[in-house]
Amino acid sequence: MRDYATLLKANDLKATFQRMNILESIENYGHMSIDAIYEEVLKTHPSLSLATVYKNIILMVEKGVLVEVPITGKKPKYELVKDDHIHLVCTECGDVEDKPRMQETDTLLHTLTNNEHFKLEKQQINLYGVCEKCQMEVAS
Amino acid sequence: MRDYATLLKANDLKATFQRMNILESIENYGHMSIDAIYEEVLKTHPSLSLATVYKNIILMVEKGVLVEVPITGKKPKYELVKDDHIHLVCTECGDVEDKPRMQETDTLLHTLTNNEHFKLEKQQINLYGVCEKCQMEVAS
DNA sequence: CTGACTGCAAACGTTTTGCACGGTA
DNA sequence: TACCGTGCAAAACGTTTGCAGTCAG
Repeated sequence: MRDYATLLKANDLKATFQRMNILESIENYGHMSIDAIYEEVLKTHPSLSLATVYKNIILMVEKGVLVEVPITGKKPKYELVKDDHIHLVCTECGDVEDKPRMQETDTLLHTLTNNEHFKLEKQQINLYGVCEKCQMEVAS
Repeated sequence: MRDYATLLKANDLKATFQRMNILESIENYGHMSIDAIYEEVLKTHPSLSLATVYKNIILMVEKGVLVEVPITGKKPKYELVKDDHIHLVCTECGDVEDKPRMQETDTLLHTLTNNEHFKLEKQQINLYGVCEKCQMEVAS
């Protein structure tokens, strides 16, 4: 659990309870859709409006506090900004897990884009499959 | 240009003009959003309904003829199913370019997921940046 | 105290649906 | 001919907006 108030203020955003609760939920779950964030924060803050969640997610993405993680065939999820990593997306339960990025991969991708004269800004590696938990459930 | 009628029939889909035009547009442009497909096919088939485009895209994705390419902050695009490749997504013009996948990357990712007991089904590598064309336009 | 933020409700754009008609096989 | 597919219009849905009231700094 981080100091969300400081994180917000460092990005020119007021530290409201709504925003801190949103950030806390996202950090607890790792990756969340707008709906899931709304449902979760509603538990501790029953007057929360869905519009407020939308406005804040958009704002925090603009300010570089959050990143959108687009997922094939589903609504996007959001995560806190952190070091480059790989997403393991479970096609059964929808959960997303982070894995550290290997230096070799990084180097390969940079080499590729340099040859193409493509000014690389952001890498995104998503691996879709069935997570260990869901594999075991199918087996049982 | 491929034989779209055969491709459709091989996937239990009737070869209508709407579907063949949709596939031809996607192959010509590489990657297209629903709107762009609609606009394009409308030129040669003015009675086309947007609902028909939606129904067919969904159907062809289910049947494995097309794949959805999710893009951060934008509507998804669609492409014909083809060998694994990397997407270079231009953040200026929105264009998506395909690059062949290096065997080393593939091996690395497989090793990673095997160690995690993750049953890998699909890899997706998207690199965001500025394409050569847009870099030159900014310079001029 | 003041501007930024929230919650509400309405507006908006996109996607989906149901149905009668038309076209493929 | 039988069914699948299309086009239309309406419905459903997700997201955005405007505004009056509230709160953090």
